[in-house]
Amino acid sequence: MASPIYPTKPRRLLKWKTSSMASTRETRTLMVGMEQGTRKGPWTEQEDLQLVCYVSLFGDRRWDFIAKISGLKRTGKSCRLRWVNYLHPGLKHGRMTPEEEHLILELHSKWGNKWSQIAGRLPGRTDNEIKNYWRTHMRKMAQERKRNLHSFSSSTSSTSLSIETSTNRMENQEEVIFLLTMLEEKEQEVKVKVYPMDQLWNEIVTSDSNSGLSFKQYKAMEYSPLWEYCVESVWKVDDNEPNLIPCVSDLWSPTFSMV
DNA sequence: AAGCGCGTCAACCGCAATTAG
DNA sequence: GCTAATTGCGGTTGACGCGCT
Repeated sequence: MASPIYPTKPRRLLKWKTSSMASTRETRTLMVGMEQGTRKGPWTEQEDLQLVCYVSLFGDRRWDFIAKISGLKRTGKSCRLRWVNYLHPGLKHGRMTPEEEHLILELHSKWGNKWSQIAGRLPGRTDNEIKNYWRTHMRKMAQERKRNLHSFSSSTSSTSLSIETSTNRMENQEEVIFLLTMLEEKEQEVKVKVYPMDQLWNEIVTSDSNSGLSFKQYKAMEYSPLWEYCVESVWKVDDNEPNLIPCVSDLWSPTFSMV
């Protein structure tokens, strides 16, 4: 266990999502399982905070246990996914760097759709992220290639069948070499913006200067004991549902046995 | 301004593998 | 060793933003 104490990033400040999006999406699609009362759909900041706190306490292994004792109406599976793909400290967010893009292509040519294995070679990237990247970007490149081949074939009267066959298969080495070449060309055109965590935090601090938290407080949150942060901002948030979120002291009562 | 299509990405699902009892 | 529960993985879906018409 023992991920460092790490407050959840305010979602509204992340580059690729806006608060309006998150909230409307949530209200639209948030579903509650009829049988066990489990929640589905997008996670709220409140849920994120709760999950971070409980993972900090009990580690990131026993997800079913965490799901139960946290009061989150989520399955263990859902909690794990949220942690692994979004909340885990050290995750990089934002665009892939050219180096990462190269690595993904190379490793995929070697291992195929072994996303978790590939993710293991890209620190800070998740299998889900890589999978999404591959699907979207490679599809795009395949389309470009299709276009290129099509224009070539129309001038040389090649059959469309061979085009379809070649564009539908991404596994062979030639394909990867082609994609790598295209990548290199693209790198010349586009200056890729990378979002390391430090920069994210800086953005959070500067753009959230009206939130009441000073820069010092934000930085302190990175290193301060979990309890101070949780007790202040998490545990007593929902007055309407006092049973949903247990008191911190409850965690140490005999009801909950330590792992 | 409105509608449409596409790209992105978070989250779900089903199945396989692993672990606990 | 067996069974049930849990975790991990890969495929897929669907909501939303954005650019184009």
